[in-house]
Amino acid sequence: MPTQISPDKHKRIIEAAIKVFAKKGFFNAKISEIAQEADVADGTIYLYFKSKDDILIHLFEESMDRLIKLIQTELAKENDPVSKLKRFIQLHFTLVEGNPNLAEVITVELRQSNKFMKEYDNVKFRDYLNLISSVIREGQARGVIRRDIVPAIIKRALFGALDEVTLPWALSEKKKYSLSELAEHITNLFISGITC
Amino acid sequence: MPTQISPDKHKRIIEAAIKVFAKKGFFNAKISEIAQEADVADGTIYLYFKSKDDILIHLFEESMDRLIKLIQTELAKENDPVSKLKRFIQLHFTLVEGNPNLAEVITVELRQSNKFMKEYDNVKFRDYLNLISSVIREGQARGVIRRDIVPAIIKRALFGALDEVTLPWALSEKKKYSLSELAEHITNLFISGITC
Amino acid sequence: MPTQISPDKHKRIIEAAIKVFAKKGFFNAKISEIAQEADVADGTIYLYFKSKDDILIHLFEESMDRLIKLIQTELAKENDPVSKLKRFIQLHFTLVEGNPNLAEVITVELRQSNKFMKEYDNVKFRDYLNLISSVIREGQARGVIRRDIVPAIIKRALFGALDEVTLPWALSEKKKYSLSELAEHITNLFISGITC
Amino acid sequence: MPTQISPDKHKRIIEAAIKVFAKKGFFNAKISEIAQEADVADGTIYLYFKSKDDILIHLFEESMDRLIKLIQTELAKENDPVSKLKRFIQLHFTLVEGNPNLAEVITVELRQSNKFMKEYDNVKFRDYLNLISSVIREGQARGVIRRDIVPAIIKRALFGALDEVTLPWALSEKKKYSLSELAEHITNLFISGITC
DNA sequence: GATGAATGAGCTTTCATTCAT
DNA sequence: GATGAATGAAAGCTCATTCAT
Repeated sequence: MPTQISPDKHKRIIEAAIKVFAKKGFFNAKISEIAQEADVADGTIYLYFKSKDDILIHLFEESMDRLIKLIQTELAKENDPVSKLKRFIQLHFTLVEGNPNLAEVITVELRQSNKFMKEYDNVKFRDYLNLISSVIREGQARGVIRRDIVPAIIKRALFGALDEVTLPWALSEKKKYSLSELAEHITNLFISGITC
Repeated sequence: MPTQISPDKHKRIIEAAIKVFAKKGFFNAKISEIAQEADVADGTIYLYFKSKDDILIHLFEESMDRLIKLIQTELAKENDPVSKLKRFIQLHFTLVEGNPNLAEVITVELRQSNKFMKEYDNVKFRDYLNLISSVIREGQARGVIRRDIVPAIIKRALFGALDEVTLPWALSEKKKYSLSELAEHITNLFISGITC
Repeated sequence: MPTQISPDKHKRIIEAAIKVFAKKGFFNAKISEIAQEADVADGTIYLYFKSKDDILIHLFEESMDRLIKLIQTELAKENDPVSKLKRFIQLHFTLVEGNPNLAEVITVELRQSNKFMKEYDNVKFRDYLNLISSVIREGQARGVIRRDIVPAIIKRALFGALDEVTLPWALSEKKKYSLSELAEHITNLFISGITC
Repeated sequence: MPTQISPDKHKRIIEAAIKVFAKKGFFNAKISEIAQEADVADGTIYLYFKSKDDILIHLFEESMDRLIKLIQTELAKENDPVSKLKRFIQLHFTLVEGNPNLAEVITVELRQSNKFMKEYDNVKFRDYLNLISSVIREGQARGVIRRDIVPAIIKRALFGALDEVTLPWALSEKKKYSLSELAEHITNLFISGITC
């Protein structure tokens, strides 16, 4: 029933939730706040989502789906695996920069709570990480990335580095610097690390 | 008020909290569960800590203090900045491996909640990160680490990589592999990245 | 407002309500369930009934009206007051047997809730009981029923006996025995009690 | 844990619940009303009872236990089965008269709700009814009660009669007549019915 | 110091009812 | 007349915190 009823309200609720979760954190966020932010009645939320948890899951899955598709499209434009990796890092920062609240929710809220890291099998996040390992494997096949690198480890290491570098930026009220500036820095480090 | 009363109970409560927070997550953990695990009455907890939040802060600060001191001692034994970095990575994994519950709490729970990343100025964590930047700066001064590396960025990148690589291990019920195995891998990547 | 609109829908809603109230109980029944069962929209119900309470009242009044008329017609065929009483008991069981859901609603749901036994003056139910007292009074006038019997008490005693004997049958999922079998038994008891 | 904590509060809550359930009905009764009536905090109720349902079950079971024991003691003083039956009827009315709220709750509220007549196996109520059938069986063995009477049916018939006669009295605000007056009347009816 | 029974504010969720279409 | 999406009041229950013993 959900999305059919009114795609608009579904979207408004998700967007309100991103804002409120980013500001208060999932557990401190109140349904009534989300409702107010989305300009709907409290009860309306339950026409679109089963529960508060469900909002978080949907917001995560839908956002990740979009991001993954966007990145896939962009990476397809690059030929060289190393260029793909550079592009990936660049895109990650650009996306975080363009959606700071979403970035904060995904980074901060989703990590918490056994609900989402233990019980909830986080397929979308694995897909995101696998964008990295695919490129690395491709690079290894072509001989441009060191063979002794284990993609399954390095995908997490890279994501962790990006994520942690991103965190203080996402949490700061006033963004003092642009994330994109950091991209080259991290890129250099990683490319050197895995190629030389 | 705190430690003077009974160092024993203070410690028992912190340790119980680590266990319970790791298992249930901070927000789903109940004071009464911690009390039971620590074998004290619910009210007793409030003789040692101001609030539930306060337990998390103390558990974090005390743990980090111990870890930082331990690492400082160990790093002092190394002369070469690059060896220090290798040792740091090694130690980080060893510590996580030896305290999986604590690692999970610090990694997962502390990141969440504006309570602890926005309002609470996380000095200890900065100190931990600065262990890394100090070594890097030392390396740059001695000319063994590239000058174009910005320590303030790289400290987060390295920590993020270690943390994220650590996460699936900390969350898995059965530890299928040893974290130490990963140390060399990450070390190679980083040392190459920042030296070559 | 009511019946004029569409006798069909009015009836379908009442019948759906009987089914749902019997299954879930008045308070646990949802308007949306009744609507679904009646194959109308939720809002449509409010074109035919003022409120959820109103449905129960109407279902009761209309059903009782029908039952009372039916019984009156049947009793008119008997001459002897004692035969009338026998016939009444027989009919009561037959009616319950033929409308188990309705019987359950009337027996179980209507008794509850001050709404219906205190504020709501239950004329129809009194009419039903008075079918009994009329016959008894007639019997007393003709000298076939003991004069020391107080009809106003005995009408309730008889109804209570019938109702309570009926209850386990109405509540059982699988009807293991036929109610009619019980009719003779209760009849014997009562007739002896009030005549000898 | 329940009763041990404070028998006093357990009792106060039960008594408050009897009052509030009688006045508003189970479903319309609010926990906060019961709490107020019992002069405890809302949360305190949950130290003594698992849920609102649990209060009703306990109030029923504890009350019935007391009533059953009391009646058993009294019946033991009578020798003749017929006298026992007379005494039972008398006692039933006396008990209802002495506890009108409790009577109303048991009579009105407990009958409702699948919770309590379908899922909840009402052992205590069966025990109460079996007080009647035991006496009848005893009377049949001694030859003072008709052999063709089926105790399992008559126990319900008698209870139903008592219950229904009782209902208008229990529901009336001002008690215009004494229930005890009715005892003899019903007794006569039944004794004649089952003996002659 | 220690206890744990008591408190009561607070929040998610439900659902009868409404009303724009 | 009919619809069903939207509403928002209402209430059961939880649990951090307190305080009399």
